[in-house]
Amino acid sequence: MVQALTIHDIARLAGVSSMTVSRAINQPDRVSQAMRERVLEVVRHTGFVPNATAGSLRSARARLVAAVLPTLTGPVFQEMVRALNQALAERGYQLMIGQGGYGPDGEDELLHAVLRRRPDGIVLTGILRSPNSRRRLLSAGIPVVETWDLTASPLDMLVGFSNERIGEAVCAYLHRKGYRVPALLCGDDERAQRRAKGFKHMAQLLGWAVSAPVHLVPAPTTLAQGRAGLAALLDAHPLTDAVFCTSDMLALGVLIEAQTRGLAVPDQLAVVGLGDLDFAASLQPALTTVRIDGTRIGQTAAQYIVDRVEGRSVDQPILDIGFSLVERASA
Amino acid sequence: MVQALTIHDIARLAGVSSMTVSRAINQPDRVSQAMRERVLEVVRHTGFVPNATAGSLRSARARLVAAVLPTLTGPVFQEMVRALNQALAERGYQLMIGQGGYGPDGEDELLHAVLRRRPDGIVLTGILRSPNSRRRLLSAGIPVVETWDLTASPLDMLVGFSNERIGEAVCAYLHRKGYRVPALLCGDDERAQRRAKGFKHMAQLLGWAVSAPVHLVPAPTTLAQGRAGLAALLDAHPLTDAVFCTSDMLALGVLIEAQTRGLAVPDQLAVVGLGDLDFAASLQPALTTVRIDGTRIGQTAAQYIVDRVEGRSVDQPILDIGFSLVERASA
DNA sequence: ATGAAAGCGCTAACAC
DNA sequence: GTGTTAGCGCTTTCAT
Repeated sequence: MVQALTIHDIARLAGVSSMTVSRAINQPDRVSQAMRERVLEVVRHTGFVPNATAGSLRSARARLVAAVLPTLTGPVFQEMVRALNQALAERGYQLMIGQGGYGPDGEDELLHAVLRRRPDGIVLTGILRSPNSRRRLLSAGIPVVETWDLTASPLDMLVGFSNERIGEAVCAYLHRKGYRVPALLCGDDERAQRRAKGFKHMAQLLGWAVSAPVHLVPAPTTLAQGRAGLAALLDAHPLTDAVFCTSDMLALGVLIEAQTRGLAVPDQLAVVGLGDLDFAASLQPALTTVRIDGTRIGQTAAQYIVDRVEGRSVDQPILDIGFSLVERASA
Repeated sequence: MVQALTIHDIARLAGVSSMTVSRAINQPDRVSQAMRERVLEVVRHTGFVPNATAGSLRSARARLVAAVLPTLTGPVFQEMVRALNQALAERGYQLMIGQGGYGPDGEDELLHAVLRRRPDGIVLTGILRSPNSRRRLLSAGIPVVETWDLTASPLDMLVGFSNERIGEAVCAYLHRKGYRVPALLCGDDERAQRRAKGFKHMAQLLGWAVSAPVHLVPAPTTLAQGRAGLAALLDAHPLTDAVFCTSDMLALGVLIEAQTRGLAVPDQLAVVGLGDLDFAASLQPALTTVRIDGTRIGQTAAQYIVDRVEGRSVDQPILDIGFSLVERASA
């Protein structure tokens, strides 16, 4: 490249005005067929790529949606991100991922960096604790979708599920299966702890004798933490017969540690994970886990944002997509 | 928000010209201290976020670098992406991830979508086969870094390693350890197959009796494919005593399948992975694998691009960062 | 050290 | 259906 082509160059080469070039590219229906063909031929021949920066500035529409993920992106959100990306691409929008890496004041800085690009909407994933950030996001006046959680008072829209109810469901399941000395292996993020809370609540309702011990590990959770976590739990509570792990990676670690110790799963120890990552079904024993429909979250979030950007109203701005307990061999 | 604030609003509120506001924000040294404080106070108070779209358009510098990843992003590139993101953020650049999701003509469309935003540079990860895309990228005239591979004639700059040599090293290692009936479990992407080629080449040099069978599986590779792959290999070649898997996920599947079949690792079967993902060290037995320094790739790529964008020359535009064979218990 | 003028490349709004 | 004009919000450039 010597100097990037502009729409004016194309216009000159095609012998038309630059407005016609713009229309031929962006609103082909509003141009006669002959014109369209002539212009697009020049575009193809020159390899012209329109400058979206300029277009965005003028039209105040960036065709860009930002997703803000927790500092360390594990495999957990992958399904959602892929669906989000695809659904947006199909509608002519691009996804921009904001990922931290901004030092100690990360959250505010990250949001600032994202808002500078003037995205048409933002998808949040359990970040944004700081009231400062929330205020700033609100005053940006763009559609926001919060995900992976449920609250009565979202910033704007929400597509999620109840983490408490997940804990309750797993607890009831283990109780029904006859386990009686449960323990929890839990990431230290807010949502994971909400699951633990639900679990304990249900345990009380069911009249479980012991209060389940909770072993907290720093997120993002790893297999190694699962192994060490089970070891620690068994040290302190040797009679433990069931472990609910707030991620499949933790559960895999627990499975491996149990096997190393000669503990039979599920007979001597029940293991339940969360996420239903692609390896869960193929483990030995296959992992019983909680499935979250990340694809649906991503698609719905995309839909909500695009609808709002394009002036359609969103029927159900707070959507609980639930979850499902996938019963396999480990519990 | 009613209407987003502009630099002019801030200028009016601070009683200065908009140029002074711009300087106070972007080149604080070029403004007197009193001025700077006055302006930044207004900025803070109003929550003003500058419009990077406008700035990019005028200055022809987006402070944006794009990374183009294969359609399905596994955990493999995570380390690199994180390092890239962080290194860019520290230098005041933002990372934008391009991810496919654009239908059958994905590659060209993805590149087009990325180039429309006029990024200052592009980091490629083993995508971009189409000559069309390569031509278009070249004519965009921006710095490009290819990664995760080695070639004598890169598009522009390159930070990678030799996939052939990885195959050779693993083969030699297994030979030294006394294994004699090797097999390969290999993703169907180009780079994985390059590793297989290196492996077979070394096997020949070492005078290995059998030519190692290769079982190909579609990328991105999964644990389930590892299990099924080992089953298939053992069916066809019951005497197999060593498997080189071109990803740690495949290796994990092989480990699980071996254990299910009562095959002792490493005594009856050696297993080698690739990637050294965070779970590799904690498996039972711990996984022998090939480590690639994703952090270094990401940091170097960021450095190269920023250096070029800011007019500094890059000393060693083709950099082989090598790899290391991490010897653990599985082989 | 600060300000005024001009313009980046595109599209909204309006003419014809 | 096509063209003209103006301006999005910022920064470059030049003047003071």
